[in-house]
Amino acid sequence: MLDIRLFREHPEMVKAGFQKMGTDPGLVDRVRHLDERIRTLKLEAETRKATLNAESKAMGRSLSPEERETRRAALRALGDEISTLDAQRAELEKELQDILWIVPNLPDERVPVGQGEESNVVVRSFGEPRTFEFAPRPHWEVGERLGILDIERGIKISGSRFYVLRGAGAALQRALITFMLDLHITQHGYTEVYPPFLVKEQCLWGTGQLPKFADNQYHDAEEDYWLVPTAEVPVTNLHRDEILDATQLPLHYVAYTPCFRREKMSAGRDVRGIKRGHQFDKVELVKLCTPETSDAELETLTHNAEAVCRALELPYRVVLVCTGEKGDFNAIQYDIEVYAPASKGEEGGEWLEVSSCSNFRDFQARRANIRYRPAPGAKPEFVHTLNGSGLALPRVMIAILENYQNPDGSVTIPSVLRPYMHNQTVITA
RNA sequence: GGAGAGAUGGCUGAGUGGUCGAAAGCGGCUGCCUGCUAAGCAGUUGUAGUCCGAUUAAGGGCUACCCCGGGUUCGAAUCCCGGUCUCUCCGCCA
Repeated sequence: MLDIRLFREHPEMVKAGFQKMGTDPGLVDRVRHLDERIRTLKLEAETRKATLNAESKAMGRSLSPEERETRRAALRALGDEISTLDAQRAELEKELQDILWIVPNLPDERVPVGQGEESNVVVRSFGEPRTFEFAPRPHWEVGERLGILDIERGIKISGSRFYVLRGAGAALQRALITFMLDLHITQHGYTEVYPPFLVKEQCLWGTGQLPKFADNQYHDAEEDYWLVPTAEVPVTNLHRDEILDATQLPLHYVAYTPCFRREKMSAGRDVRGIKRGHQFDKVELVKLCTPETSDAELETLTHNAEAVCRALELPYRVVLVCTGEKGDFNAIQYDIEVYAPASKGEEGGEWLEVSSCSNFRDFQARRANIRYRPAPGAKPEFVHTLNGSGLALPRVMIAILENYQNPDGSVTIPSVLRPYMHNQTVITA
């Protein structure tokens, strides 16, 4: 959520930001008009309330009974007037709030402006896509041949976009999760968090999934629980409605959770293999910090996520995502993409997004009401929030199965994972 | 699932229709005292919005907030209705 004061004081700046994000700049004028009307109505009501309160108080003292009766009628009329004004205001406030909930964040100046992928900027890369002396197989073939990935049975028991890992496949994923957690905890100084996977609706408003992306969320109507679409939701909301002490910041959290997404928007896309499922695992990095440090925190967060790719020796690149492709609510977003040489089957390889590292500045903090006190006694300010995957499991699995495959169909286990897999070095059928 | 209790300021805890934004204590802050610390004494101490003030001061006025949302009333922390959450006991259960 943007500060309403930005609309009042810097409308042109907000319009320019909306323009870049493909949002109707006319909304700015609409917001300003609503805001002004609301303020006027509020002032009018408050003036009347002041009178009503004073008169009511006087009534408690003066005891002349018949005068009471006449005054009562007058005050009742005044009360009705106030109710009318308040009702009008409530209606406009709702309209205003509905707009503020969905309006995008203002993009950082560094974010390239553009519609699609071609406007993204590769800021750095690591490793070279491997050259194969044989035709690399896509991961679903590699996995099925080794008996570690069972897509057919996933579909049987749960439907499309579900799969089963077995044996070394399940072990490999578990090893990755533990390895990533250990790396971020011991090397990068994050605190491990194990949050609930079911949350209240309010949490999804706090981080921005609601109301705009309600379509993508799983929801248990009976108990009114929502399945987390990412650990970002429960972990960022840990400090909802809190005022943190400046000395507590920055907070660096790492959490492993499954993620649940309905993927209605991408119906029919990426249905092959395990690239996009309704349920997937993820290790997520979340930071809360002061405004002064959030830019630097994004850089380290991104590097921390990249460190996983480096350790696994997977070729990757870091992309500064353009206005048209980035999330609406962050100010700036880096994607980390690993190369999967056979992920598109006959068509060859592709860069797979394994992490989006974003700085939301105070946008989520304002929604979730997460503040901090810059100094003892000072007024609370909103914190800045950041997050990024470190990393998403299925796509890392894809990259490993495809990059580490051998001509005989076996898959070499990346050396950093071997201690987590009883020193196994290769997965064979 | 059954039965009951409760939700008040940073904390503990009074308050059952008017002068209650809210007693008291604790904590915090300021001053005095003290070689320092503690103790003691005095004062002070919620948040947000808005208006006045010199456009971002001191200061002052007003409005809202005693879990949330409605209602009754001239007037609600207090009465009524709905909801949420917490706790206790019983049952069931990984």
